[in-house]
Amino acid sequence: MSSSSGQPQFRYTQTPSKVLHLRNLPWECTEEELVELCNPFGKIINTKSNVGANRNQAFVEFADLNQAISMVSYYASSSEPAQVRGKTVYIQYSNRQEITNNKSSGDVAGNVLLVTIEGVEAGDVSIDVIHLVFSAFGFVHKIATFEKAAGFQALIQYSDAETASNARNALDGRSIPRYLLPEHVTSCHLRISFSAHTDLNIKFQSHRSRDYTNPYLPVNPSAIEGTLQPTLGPDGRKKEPESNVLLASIENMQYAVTVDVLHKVFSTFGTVQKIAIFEKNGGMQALIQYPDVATAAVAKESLEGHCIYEGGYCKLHLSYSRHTDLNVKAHNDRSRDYTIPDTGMLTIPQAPGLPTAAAGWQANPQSASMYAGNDYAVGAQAPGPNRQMPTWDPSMRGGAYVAAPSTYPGQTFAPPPVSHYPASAAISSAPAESLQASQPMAQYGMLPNARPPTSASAGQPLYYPS
DNA sequence: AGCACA
Repeated sequence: MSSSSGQPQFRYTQTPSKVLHLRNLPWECTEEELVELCNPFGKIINTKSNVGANRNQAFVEFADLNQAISMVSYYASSSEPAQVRGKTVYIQYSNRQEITNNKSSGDVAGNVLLVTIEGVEAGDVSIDVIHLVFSAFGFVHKIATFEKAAGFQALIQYSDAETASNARNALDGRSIPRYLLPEHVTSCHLRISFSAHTDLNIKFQSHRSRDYTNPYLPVNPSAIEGTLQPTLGPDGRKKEPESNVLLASIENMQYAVTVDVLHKVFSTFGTVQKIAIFEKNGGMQALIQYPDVATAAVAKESLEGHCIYEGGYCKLHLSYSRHTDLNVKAHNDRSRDYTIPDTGMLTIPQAPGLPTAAAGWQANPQSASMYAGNDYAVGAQAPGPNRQMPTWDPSMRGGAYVAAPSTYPGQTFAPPPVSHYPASAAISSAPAESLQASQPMAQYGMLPNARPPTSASAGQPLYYPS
């Protein structure tokens, strides 16, 4: 289908299209009002409303081009302008030939809604209010709320997509009733799409998340106080619950950090199941999923504050995510699912049967070393001078990492030559000398044996986190 | 009041 001829129109009249662009619509103009306005001129086969930053534009697609022409012509010569609720509406041909609905992402109906609540702080709308509003359409199974750049958001889980669709159709673009909100809240518009989730993983009852199907779920004391995704301060100690999924914020990103680079870095501590990269507040963050909490804990302790590339570049800040099982595309530039067979080179033996979420919350140190061993057996077999297969003993992280993290040389990696992409970057297990190593795969292992600081500064200075 | 979606 030819949809967009992206060329600008050097004409006095636009090219006719059976799609009309309507602007200056009243706020929250409904599809019904659009139909009411346009129906006299022909059959409407599609609409798209609440378009634009102000949500006051819309597109209407007629079945036939002549119907669109008749509407434009009519109002071009009419003494009465087109109006919706008394507001003059400006109509012209769209520069596209058909309405493209975004059926690929947030419009594929599912049983979980992603709700963005605009214009409010997280504290303004309680989870009970959200529950009340969305319960009008059916039993709400679970709610998870969180804050991100888009604003205050909530995931609402219903039992089925039909119920979710009903709620979405009724509430998208509308507002939570004023009397349910604090006085100072002036506007509170809901923007609703479908989430790709089907079953939320609620770990605790808290002011941020609820599982209404499981009243015996424990109340999480630490979740009641806290902010969700902590940006770790210098002394950063948050009482966040442990998780098998790490949230990595990457600071000072002078070099591109790819999924592959992250996989190499984090695979040092065990099998990496999934990775997702995303933007947050202009910075880059990533979620790294391990099979269990113990492995994640080792990785977190080991890597926190350290840099992927030497010179203070791509400094990692790690915290525990609230996720336990990431929902990611199997293979693209932003995410990877290594548990899917035939993806990449890793064959993950435990993938099919392992209940990751459940296992994730039963820290099992032995499983950590078991998976780590598997991972190394598969992924780090390249022979090399320093090939010591680390057998992870969780007890050793106390001595090796916590006591002297800044002297741990293995955690600073060589920056890639400017002409090379970091995918081929050396991830050095030894400091300066081996930065130019010609066999990147041989550097897979970041050896847990901390060297004395003196030997670490042979050639280039290592970056020591403050 | 001036063109979405990925």
